[in-house]
Amino acid sequence: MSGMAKAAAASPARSAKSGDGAPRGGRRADAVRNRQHVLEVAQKVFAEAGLSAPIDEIAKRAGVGIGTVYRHFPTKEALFGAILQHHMEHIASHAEALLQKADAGAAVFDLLRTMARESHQKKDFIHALGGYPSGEVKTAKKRFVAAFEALVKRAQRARELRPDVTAEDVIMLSKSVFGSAEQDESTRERRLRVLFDGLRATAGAIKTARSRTKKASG
Amino acid sequence: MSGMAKAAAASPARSAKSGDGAPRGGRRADAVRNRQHVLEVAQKVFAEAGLSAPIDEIAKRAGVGIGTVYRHFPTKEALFGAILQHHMEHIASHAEALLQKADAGAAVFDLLRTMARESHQKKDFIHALGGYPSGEVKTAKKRFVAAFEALVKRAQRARELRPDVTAEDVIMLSKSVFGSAEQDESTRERRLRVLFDGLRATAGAIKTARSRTKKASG
DNA sequence: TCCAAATCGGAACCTCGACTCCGTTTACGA
DNA sequence: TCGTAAACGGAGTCGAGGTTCCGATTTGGA
Repeated sequence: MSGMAKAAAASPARSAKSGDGAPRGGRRADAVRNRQHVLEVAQKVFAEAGLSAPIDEIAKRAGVGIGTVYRHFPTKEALFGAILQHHMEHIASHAEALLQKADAGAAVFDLLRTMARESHQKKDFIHALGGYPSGEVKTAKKRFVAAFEALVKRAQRARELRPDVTAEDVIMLSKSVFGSAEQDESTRERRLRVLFDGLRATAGAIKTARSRTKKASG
Repeated sequence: MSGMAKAAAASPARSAKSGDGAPRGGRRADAVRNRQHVLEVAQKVFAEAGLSAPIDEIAKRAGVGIGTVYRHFPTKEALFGAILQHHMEHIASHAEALLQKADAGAAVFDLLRTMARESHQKKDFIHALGGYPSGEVKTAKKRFVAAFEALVKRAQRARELRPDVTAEDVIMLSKSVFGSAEQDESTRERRLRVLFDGLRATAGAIKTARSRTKKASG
């Protein structure tokens, strides 16, 4: 684990003409191209078949040999981790941007809706949100968690999100709307609506709803 | 698949002295005992380690040879299926019983709460609710689905459950509170509360909540 | 153009876990 | 007590998929 990161920065390089910001030492042009291509194909394959997709499949669809995949990513986990990290950073940035948005409640719900839409059909990525304490991914995850918690706290201060839930509760509860491949737009929206209504419920709204079914509960 | 069922009814039996209702042909006493024991241990092992638990592990913990496990259950899937079927029938009965309960809303929520409590730490069983179109399990599943849908419809007629959700929505949304191993009593309750509030939300309650964050959505 | 280092490709290797086979042991009716 | 069919145990088979290795190929500077 974390080996992938090493691979991206290793090799003393012939002339160390790094230049910009992209992670490429004195790598040969074809190697850089291949790495990127493998990453893209792997992303697609994992999204469709989940983490259990065989490496051979990825190599074949990327038009390279298995060896090439392994030279760029020491283990399957590293490859998956690189992709996961990418997703995580993407969503973390999104979350951070939403912190600028004025409407605190809408910000949280927008983020959840986006995640639901994007994670749709990205098998296992959501499940991987838990676990994965490895290097790069860990860092990206921390960034996301920090931003998300800020969003949640802010929405709670604004009284647009019930005060008795934690950021983790929100993520966990949303998971059910994330995965689940074959769910169309309307189904997803319907479920998000239920979830949001539950998350929005304020003391008043709750009491109102409760009184309607008082004798209930247990 | 469905092979397990066959195994339970196979072998012409020496004297066919079935008698009561238990599925045992003219089986030898030790065989009956072993089958039951394997089933119990397997249940425990699968609950802890999920479907990926190796058969060897089950055999070892049951104190029998691998061959014994396979004689009773032709495939791993059949073994898992037998257990799943058992769970499914159990919960189906529970659901059916709740149909007698006067309070329609409480009935649904009680069932969900029970499922959340019981499925706690039973890895993969919930996930297996989807899929699994094989024989015996299929039948048990249908029974559960029928009862559950009746419960949902009834609660909606009683206006204790929002009218715009399907039975599947309810199950899917609940899944997030089901799995997730290390969640203590209070965490589970908290999440159920959010979920129930969302499911309970009536047109009025929803509108009320919405107006509070109108400019939101997107 | 030429050459060495960097890459590549993919056969071969290994591990793991489901499932099979068969010699040995056990239950139980005669 | 005996004999035999039923059960048992677990070594061995088989396939899948991750990872390694190394000869062939390609890139890029001299």
